[in-house]
Amino acid sequence: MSVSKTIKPTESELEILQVLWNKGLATVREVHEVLTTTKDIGYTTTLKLMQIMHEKGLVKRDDSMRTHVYQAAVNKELTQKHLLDKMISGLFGGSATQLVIQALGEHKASQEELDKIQSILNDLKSH
Amino acid sequence: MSVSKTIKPTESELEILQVLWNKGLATVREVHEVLTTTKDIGYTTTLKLMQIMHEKGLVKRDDSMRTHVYQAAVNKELTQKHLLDKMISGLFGGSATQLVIQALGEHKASQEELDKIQSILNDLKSH
DNA sequence: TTTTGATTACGAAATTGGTCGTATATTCGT
DNA sequence: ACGAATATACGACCAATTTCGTAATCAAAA
Repeated sequence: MSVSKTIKPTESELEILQVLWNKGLATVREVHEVLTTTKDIGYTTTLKLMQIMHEKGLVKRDDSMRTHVYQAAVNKELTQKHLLDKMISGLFGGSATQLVIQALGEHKASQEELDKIQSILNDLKSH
Repeated sequence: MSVSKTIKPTESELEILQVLWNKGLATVREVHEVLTTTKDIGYTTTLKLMQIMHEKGLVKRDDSMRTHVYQAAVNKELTQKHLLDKMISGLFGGSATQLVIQALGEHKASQEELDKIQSILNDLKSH
């Protein structure tokens, strides 16, 4: 993937992507059901949003049936990376380490998780 | 600590906050000088942004002089924490570790930085 | 078959963020 | 004192995002 397009979902689009990453496949109504547990919006708003996301290539859909079935078209990890990059440059002065320190400081991690991080750290050190 | 307020600076506002966190005190022109090293915008744009930030309470200013002097009104670490929390819960399924792993994997860290992370890790481990 | 409910399509209003032009006021150099 | 440079205030515009109303279409139930 040489010149991958800049993945830049908006706030609302991210909410929808999260639902799709979770469910794999979902109709507009299913996504809408989930969204309305947190916010108060109309059905056609969700629909329109997903249609726009389809135009942008953020989601794929099967429209062979009357009720279309959607799925995410962008990779979850890659999207995470992009937003992480943005946050690091915008909030942490470009230092990923600074972010890591904050994250480790503010949130509890289990022993297993710490081990996992240690292992990654060892990998990085051995270069 | 009245943490209840939602700190949600926009992209441009974050850039300005970065400068202010760095300098402590700064005039519009000083901030603008820094901004124009990265982007190409007019002076009044920077001015307007900072005026809006003042209305929002994101910055404080001393306007006793003709040339107003600004400073950040929101705490850097707290702002980082808020946005980090949001990202962790929204994008990483609530797992700070998952975010740390991504961050460590995708960004290069110097030996010193790795040592620093190691030290934090040791602290966390020693329970 | 007719009606009722669900779904998509479309357009347009409302909102927000970012941009700048212009007016006005103040300071400074000469 | 005068003109140039610099500062703030303010309004307006544009593009992107979010919102919803309404119409057209289809399916299933009565």
